[in-house]
Amino acid sequence: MPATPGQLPPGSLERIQAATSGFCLRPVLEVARDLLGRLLVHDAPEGTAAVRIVEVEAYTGDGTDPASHAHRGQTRRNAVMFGPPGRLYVYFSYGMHWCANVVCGPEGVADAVLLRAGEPVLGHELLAARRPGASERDLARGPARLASALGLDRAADGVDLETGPVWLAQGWPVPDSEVAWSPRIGLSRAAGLPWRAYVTTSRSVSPGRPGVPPKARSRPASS
DNA sequence: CATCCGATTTCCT
DNA sequence: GGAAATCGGATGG
Repeated sequence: MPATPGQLPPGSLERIQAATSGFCLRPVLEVARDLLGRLLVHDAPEGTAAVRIVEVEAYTGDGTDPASHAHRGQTRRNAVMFGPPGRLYVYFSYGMHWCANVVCGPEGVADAVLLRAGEPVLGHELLAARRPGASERDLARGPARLASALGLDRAADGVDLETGPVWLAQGWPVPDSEVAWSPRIGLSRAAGLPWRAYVTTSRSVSPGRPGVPPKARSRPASS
């Protein structure tokens, strides 16, 4: 896998104008699908690092998704979800982890896509420094690991992906033949909906939580 | 691979 | 006041 800008495919580091290009203003499952293969980049004071997104989960804010943070209305934590699309929603979880979402619904509609795993493609040393002891494969394998490796925390909550220091880049495509859908991970409610999309050929997809049978994988939404 | 448990915010009762 | 949380690291088999 490429490790410097020069080795990345041409144009892959071009910033996506997430909101004004319409990238986010579509059904959340489509946005989730199209985030696979994209790069999440963070221009931090220490340097620039990026991962290629290989696993995501969709959460709808239309009131029908009890697993969404927005399901019980707007709170201080989830306020960014209710704002304009194309922003990063970062929340604190389990007393020690941060997780990042892309807000993709129009203002007032709290659709979001949780970024669950990525492959390091740029700033490897920086990513590794933020995740001491982790193997290359584990640097961003899991939502909190991804956020940690990229240095995303409360300060990144609400960042505008079109203008801010955290942004999406074009990356390179994932063919449909390498995309699978499964139930979302770690949920107690709406646990069956197959709204987790991942790249079947990536070794950096998260293992999921214990007790979640890995069998339900690779079955599409319909049947 | 399975289980265990940390350590804290958020939101509900 | 307390349960649940979009989890991860450590440990033991």
